[in-house]
Amino acid sequence: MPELPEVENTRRYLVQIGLPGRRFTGVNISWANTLKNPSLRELQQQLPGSRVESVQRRGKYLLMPLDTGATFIAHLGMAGRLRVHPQNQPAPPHLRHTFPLDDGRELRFLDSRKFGKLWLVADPQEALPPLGPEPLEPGFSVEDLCLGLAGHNAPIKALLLDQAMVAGIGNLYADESLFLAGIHPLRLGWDLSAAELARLRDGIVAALSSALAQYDRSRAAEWPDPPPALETWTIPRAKGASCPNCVSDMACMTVRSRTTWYCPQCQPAKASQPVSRQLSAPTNPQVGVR
DNA sequence: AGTACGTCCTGATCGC
DNA sequence: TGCGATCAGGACGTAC
Repeated sequence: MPELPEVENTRRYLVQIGLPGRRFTGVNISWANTLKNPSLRELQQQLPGSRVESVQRRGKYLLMPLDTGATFIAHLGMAGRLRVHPQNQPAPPHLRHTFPLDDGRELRFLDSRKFGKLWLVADPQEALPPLGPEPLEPGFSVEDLCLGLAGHNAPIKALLLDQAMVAGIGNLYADESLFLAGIHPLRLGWDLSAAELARLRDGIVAALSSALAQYDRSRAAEWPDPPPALETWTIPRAKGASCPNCVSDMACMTVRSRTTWYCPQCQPAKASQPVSRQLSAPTNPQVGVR
């Protein structure tokens, strides 16, 4: 599922393959629900003839500013992929939309789950929802985290999935970040100590940057598609798997209807609890431990 | 206002 | 073995 590292990997691919500088010559949309902002007719009128200036990223959104002043925006949803291939190359499975370019190639939007979205907007600031700080920007600080979490009574796992808290974190990297920080997913946002917030900031940065580095190293293979064996996360997400840190069994539960993997030993339910009580199951009735 | 939950989708996996 | 049921998950609308 595309989260920040996957979207950034796609951005680097699109830049590398030379999308900036190319001009769109057409619009072929086969699934209208993907279009969020303009109607299909408006998109067909406005996109052809415009040139891509650059490919940028904000959170999980890819932004392509055009020479017309408008911005073409893509969100990959759950399974979306953007690729550039020759127009005469056979269509792969799940190809939803194509945008022919002026050099004989075309920008392809593949999306098996149909959760991806496209926008063409005059002002991206108005089109995008509220987004928190960029965790891989050098300025991402503990203070940024505190500002977002202050006063929130929800589980930290749920808060990390809120794009207004930190931009770009999804279900997998939320689990990774909490594991690296040694924080239980059900700890409440306001209840985290300064030391825990500092560990969480470091965990977020480490999880995202480590994954991105793995994508960079995989460029020689099937870039931008990672090799089948590439796993960009640290914790095993499987029944019976053991924690890579302490070798006790990983646990799985549902938080906000999202599968959540954690180590009960390394991520104690209460920060000050003695080790002997750390293995007790959460008592929240909304949560069922498998 | 803040939090919780259903909905959209389809490929993969589960269970009878 | 085969087929129907269930699950997964980001963002958003609605409900509490």
